[in-house]
Amino acid sequence: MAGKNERSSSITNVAALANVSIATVSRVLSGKRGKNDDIARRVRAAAEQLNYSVNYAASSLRSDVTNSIGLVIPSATESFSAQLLDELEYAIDADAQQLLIGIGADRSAQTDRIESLLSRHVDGLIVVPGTETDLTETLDRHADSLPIVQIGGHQQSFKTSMVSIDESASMELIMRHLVERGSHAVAYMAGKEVSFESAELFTMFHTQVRSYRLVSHTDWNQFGERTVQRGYDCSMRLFSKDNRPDALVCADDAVAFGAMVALHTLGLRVPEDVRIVGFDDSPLAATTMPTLTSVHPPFEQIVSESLRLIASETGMPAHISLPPQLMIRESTGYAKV
Amino acid sequence: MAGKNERSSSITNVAALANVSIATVSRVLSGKRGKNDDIARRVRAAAEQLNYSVNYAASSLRSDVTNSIGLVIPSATESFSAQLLDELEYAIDADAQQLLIGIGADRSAQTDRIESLLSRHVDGLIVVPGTETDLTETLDRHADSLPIVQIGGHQQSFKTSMVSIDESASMELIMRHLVERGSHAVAYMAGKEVSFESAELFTMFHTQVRSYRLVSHTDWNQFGERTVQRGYDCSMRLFSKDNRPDALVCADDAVAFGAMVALHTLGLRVPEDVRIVGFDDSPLAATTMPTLTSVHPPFEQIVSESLRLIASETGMPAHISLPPQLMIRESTGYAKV
DNA sequence: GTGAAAGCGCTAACAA
DNA sequence: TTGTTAGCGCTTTCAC
Repeated sequence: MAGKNERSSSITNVAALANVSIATVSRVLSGKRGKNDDIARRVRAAAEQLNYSVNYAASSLRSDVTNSIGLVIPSATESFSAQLLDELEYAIDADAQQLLIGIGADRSAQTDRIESLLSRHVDGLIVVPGTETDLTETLDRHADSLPIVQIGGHQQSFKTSMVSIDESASMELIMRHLVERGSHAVAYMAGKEVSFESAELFTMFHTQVRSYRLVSHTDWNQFGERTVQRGYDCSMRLFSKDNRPDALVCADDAVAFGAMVALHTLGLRVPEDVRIVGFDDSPLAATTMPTLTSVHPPFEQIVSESLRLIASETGMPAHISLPPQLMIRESTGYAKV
Repeated sequence: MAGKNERSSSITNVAALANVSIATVSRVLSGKRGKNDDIARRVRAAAEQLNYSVNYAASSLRSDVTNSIGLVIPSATESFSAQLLDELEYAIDADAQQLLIGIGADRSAQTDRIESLLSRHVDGLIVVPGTETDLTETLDRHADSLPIVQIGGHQQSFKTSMVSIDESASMELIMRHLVERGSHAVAYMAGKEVSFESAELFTMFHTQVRSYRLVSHTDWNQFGERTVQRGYDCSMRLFSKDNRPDALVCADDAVAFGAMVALHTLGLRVPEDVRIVGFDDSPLAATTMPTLTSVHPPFEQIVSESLRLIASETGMPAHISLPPQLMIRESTGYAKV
């Protein structure tokens, strides 16, 4: 397994074969040359024939451009990060850019990965902060040496760019949908209170409840863990009372899933007796029984906006908020009206 | 966002500050120098003070070592790949190595990513082939330019290394466990017939059935999709008959999950009436109700063996088969005896 | 538009 | 053990 026997062909070989200078080869291959004349064709043919590909080490040593992007996520087993990673890798033109990945759940681990990516001189950095992780200090410190895009979380800095999901729009979508389906009494199992998104969603939930004149009680709406267990436990408590909601909004698909199991146990039907909506549209959502209506983060746009911000020449950090899509499935049933 | 204003300090600055030559700095910092005397300390202090970190582009241009390894997986939303990625990233010393990732589901996409990683001169390549994807030709072609480790799949080549899960051991574990719990009649929902692992597991299942003198019928044991739907449909058919198994082995947690929903619908209890075992120990398994007993791939060992093979100096490709662990949870109940 | 040549930061060969 | 120096492959002046 030692290897690297035959050195792969370099720009010099191509130049020799095409009978031009290495400078010309460089210009043709990097597109910094207008014409597509005989010389250009000869160079390309020679490169093809020798199976040439640039040595990125040499290229970036000289030009300070590494053709690589760093991505830092809390974990690949978390559905949001995993879907984002898939989408990002897909969107990147693999011939021209390479994705370097760093995984870390807490501040210290994430900071390590960021520093390490930075020392590799990535051209841009995309960061999904872990829950309750504030990376502002680290990111700000490097904000003027490369473009940084933060995905979600609470933006505390105007030195880095940010792409996030419009949480208010999410809640509007959900509540309008539930009302259209005929729901009157809605409960909300929110995420952790400390999270910025949770707070925003919670506020918007109440705004919507008032605006549609829905029924909701203080003890129906609580912050908590984003786990199956929490959904189950809270639902067992919530739905065994007489005075119970006919719709449930969950801050996470896992919570919704736990709720569905609890409802099944209690003999309540989804969606006939209770409609359920989840968040993040994990792969789970499409496979539960009944399938789960869930808020689908706009991964494609998140990725394209992030890449655009990284490629952008203007040094201006931008804050972009993207509307999600509601994936309507069986758990909110079909129209009642 | 333009940036790269101040050029970061180079080895020359460190050398000047420590009052030694750049060669000495290089040697000290790369550990190619035994002593930890005054000079070494001075160099390290200077590097620290200047917040120096090596320029990997320059380093690898000169030495052909990029301190990076490539990982190619079918998708980050698939539980096996996601867990492997998390584990691998964790195992890598982020200061010294960087993980480059390529994602592609089919042969053409995976080959693209492999070629692209190769053109970046990664020091080693770890590949998880997509289902039914044979990468032998591509991998063999590059086998002598760098160490390549294939994870799982059917090894057709002896030019590259391979780390896989001992499927026979998996099935042995499962069957022994089920017998110990008091099961007599076992059904098996296998994966796709074309997959090498499926075939091996299917054979071993029958061997174990015979060896423990268990009851099983031909129409209980079928190949099929690894989906919730398949688990549900097959179980509805299988368990509505009088003559039904008291244990079910599923080639995938999703299948097991579908089966559990079906059993619930049919009024059969897990584990009292039917014991269920899944495969791959997805995050799902620990959260179903009841929680699902599942075969846990030995991620930690897979990663450490893979890294060892990549680092190994011997050019010998090795084939390693690692025993998995059975995560015993509620779906197979507690001892009966 | 093209070629010659400098030099990015580092490591390794060689010299002391 | 240390320092001096060549040169990895490329991009980018600079001169033509």
